[in-house]
Amino acid sequence: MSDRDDLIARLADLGARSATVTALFQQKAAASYGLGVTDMKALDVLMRGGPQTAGQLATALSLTSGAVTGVVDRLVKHGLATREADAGDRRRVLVAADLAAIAAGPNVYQGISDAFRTLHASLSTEQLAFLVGYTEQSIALTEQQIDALS
Amino acid sequence: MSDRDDLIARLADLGARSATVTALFQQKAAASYGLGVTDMKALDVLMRGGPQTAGQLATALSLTSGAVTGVVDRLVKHGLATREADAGDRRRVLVAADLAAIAAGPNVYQGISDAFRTLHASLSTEQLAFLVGYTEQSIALTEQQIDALS
DNA sequence: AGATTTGTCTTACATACTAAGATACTTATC
DNA sequence: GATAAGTATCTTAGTATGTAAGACAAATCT
Repeated sequence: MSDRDDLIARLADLGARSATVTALFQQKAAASYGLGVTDMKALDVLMRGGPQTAGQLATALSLTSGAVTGVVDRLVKHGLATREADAGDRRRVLVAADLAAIAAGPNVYQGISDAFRTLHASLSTEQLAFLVGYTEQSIALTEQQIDALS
Repeated sequence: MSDRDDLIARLADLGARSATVTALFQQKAAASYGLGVTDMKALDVLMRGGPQTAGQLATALSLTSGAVTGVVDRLVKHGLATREADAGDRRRVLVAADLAAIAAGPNVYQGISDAFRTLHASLSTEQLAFLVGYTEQSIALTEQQIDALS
């Protein structure tokens, strides 16, 4: 009993520390590109989701359209993304990540990506499957709590 | 093989999503207190570590002394912390969280704390122990990567 | 005692956000 | 097809939060 409770309490504490450390990493990673955290997040959205309009970017980042204009300005200035008019709807602006330029950059995620891959490689398939399920649940749970706060 | 690789790839993706969701939660949680993310983090540091000087707070938050002055100003203004001169060293300012005032607030962490506790209660003791070890490793690993970027 | 160091605050400035509205374009209605 | 309404982005003004540099008070070290 006390054993389990102890583990659960420790896990709660570790979760909070993990969140803090993760935030700090993102900040440092962005800084080594000369960008802010939001800009980095935008780049990530563009790389995952492909070219998108400024409006899509705004909803993905929970920003106003004005803020997105600034984000895209900075990314374009750094040569990490391109902005071009949409042929179909000329009000729209399509923003695309410049994958070649990003690959030529400091590549800050390589190190952490490799480190986690070797950590995961040392785990059993059962443990990996458990982690996937657990992480999915914790994400869903956190999303619910975000909605509860809104 | 492909099975394992698939799990590992999925885990990497989930890790990134988890980081994003966590950051979003922190932002919303801070906002429901009428604070910024940094202020909330400062409050957390004060609750965990007890009363501290402005300088200690600055290093814990990776902020300049000037920024900390602003953080403490805001916390005091909201009645969530107190600032008083250190009797021993009168240059110092001791900042303490006002636990009663915080408890009387919206208590945004209650929900997520409960949710995780029930999730963890459904796990076996072995799974809990594994999670503790894994999280500790991932924190250490992330901290190493932060140093590598500095 | 005098010089240096330390801890906090002040000031000036930079950055990044929101809010509100301007502009340009598209879609719907008559 | 003209007019009205809606949509997507950008602009501008104001606010918040950070850094950098230095002032000031208090402690520490010859």
